[in-house]
Amino acid sequence: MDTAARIGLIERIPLFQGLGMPDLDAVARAARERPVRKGDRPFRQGEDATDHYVVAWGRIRLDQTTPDGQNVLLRFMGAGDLLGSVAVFRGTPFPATPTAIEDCMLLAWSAGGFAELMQRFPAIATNAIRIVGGRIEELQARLQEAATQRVERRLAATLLRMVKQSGRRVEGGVEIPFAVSRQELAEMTATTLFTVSRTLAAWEQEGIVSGKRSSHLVIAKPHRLVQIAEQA
Amino acid sequence: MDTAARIGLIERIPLFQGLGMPDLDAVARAARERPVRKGDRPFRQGEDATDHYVVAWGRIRLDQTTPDGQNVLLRFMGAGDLLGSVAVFRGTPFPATPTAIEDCMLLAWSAGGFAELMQRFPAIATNAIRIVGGRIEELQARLQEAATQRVERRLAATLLRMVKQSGRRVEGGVEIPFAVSRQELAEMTATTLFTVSRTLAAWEQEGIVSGKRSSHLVIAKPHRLVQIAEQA
DNA sequence: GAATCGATTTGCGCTGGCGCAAACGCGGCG
DNA sequence: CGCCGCGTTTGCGCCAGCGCAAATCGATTC
Repeated sequence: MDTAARIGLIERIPLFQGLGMPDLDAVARAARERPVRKGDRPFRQGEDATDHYVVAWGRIRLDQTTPDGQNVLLRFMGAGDLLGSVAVFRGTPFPATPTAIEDCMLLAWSAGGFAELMQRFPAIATNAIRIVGGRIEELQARLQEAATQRVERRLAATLLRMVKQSGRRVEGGVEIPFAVSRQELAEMTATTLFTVSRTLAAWEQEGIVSGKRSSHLVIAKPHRLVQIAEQA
Repeated sequence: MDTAARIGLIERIPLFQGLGMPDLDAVARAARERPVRKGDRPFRQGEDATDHYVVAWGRIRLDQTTPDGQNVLLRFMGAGDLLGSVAVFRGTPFPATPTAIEDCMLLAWSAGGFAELMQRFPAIATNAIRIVGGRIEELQARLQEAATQRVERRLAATLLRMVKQSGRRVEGGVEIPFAVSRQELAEMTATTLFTVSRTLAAWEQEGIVSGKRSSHLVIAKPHRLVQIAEQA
């Protein structure tokens, strides 16, 4: 990937919004490329956080594992998403493990190099806060759901969130453009794969969603999901 | 409160860590004072976020309410804590409502004024990211707990978190230096006040905690709580 | 100190959804 | 084509913890 290509990627990344051309060039030159094969993990929960990453292309899932082996799927990430920065800023170990679910390209900046860039281009800092703030709101929403709502509503909310973040219009509805297993949905919804399976089966009956097995989920009636997610 | 007094407060606030004396002075001059009576709410969930706040002294609880009236107690805040900034940066409405549980003093900066300060003193931006990052990690931990652990462990974790954030050594253990009702603990732990009551009763039997009614909770055996919180 | 009011405790019944086991596809591979 | 393996579905039993009601308890007020 040459610098021009990098700039093409970087200028669309929210973190670098508002930077002018020469600035983007500087950012691009400071970046390191880090390809990640499907299934690989660029780093692991608990390791020292030395680099900031941004997903250039491909998809990644982000998991947090409890000491006793339980797993929480924090989020799926795609092009433009920020990875690991919070830990770098705080000087704490990575709190979660990213796994590539497709072949990916990450851009990486060393802690020091990135600090320099932020120094030069303050917009990066405010962008970072905005992005991180978005995560907070999402986490608060999920915590609220997990705390106060039953599984059906939570699952609806989870699907809607995925649609909002990565959904793609297709004939017959909106598609989640990558394979998601029941187990993964369970880990995102704070429930078990059994319950997810049962709930989705019921929704398929009603024609709300479709797409069996490892194919991509299609939400045929998003409005019904919204209804379920919001029902008192 | 004169400028000198403000500086005294401000220099101990994590958000302004690393600023020199003249910088602190500028920050202090830009601040507005906003006293809040016990029980009052400086703003409400859903309102437009126009100002950044920092708690100068006093304690505040931060709640998020669902459309259907359910409540999640996000956190207690004390001197030095940042309030509302995430929403200001993102240009979104406040996602939660703060309520003073003691008489409080807040310092406020308008969005514009604060942006200017950040421009002049980039350390503020990195501090903000660090702070907000800390919230993320706490929220992720709580989400994980709510998703994977049963009530007893969650409650133990909640108490330990409160101890870490505000605990005070006293004879016979560590004290949480403000009144917390069972209802509030329930809202922090994603359960009901009934279950909290039962669990705490059992712990009092074992001498792990003490302090009935509206008196302050004292954790006599924090190590036992840690044990419960970590038990597989 | 009697009355009041809110917080807490406790008993009891009930159920959402978890856990396990077994059956069941679907896709891949030899 | 038939076998294998994994993700999924489904049936069934069970219990943690919720919901409600009633009894208590403490603190506060007058």
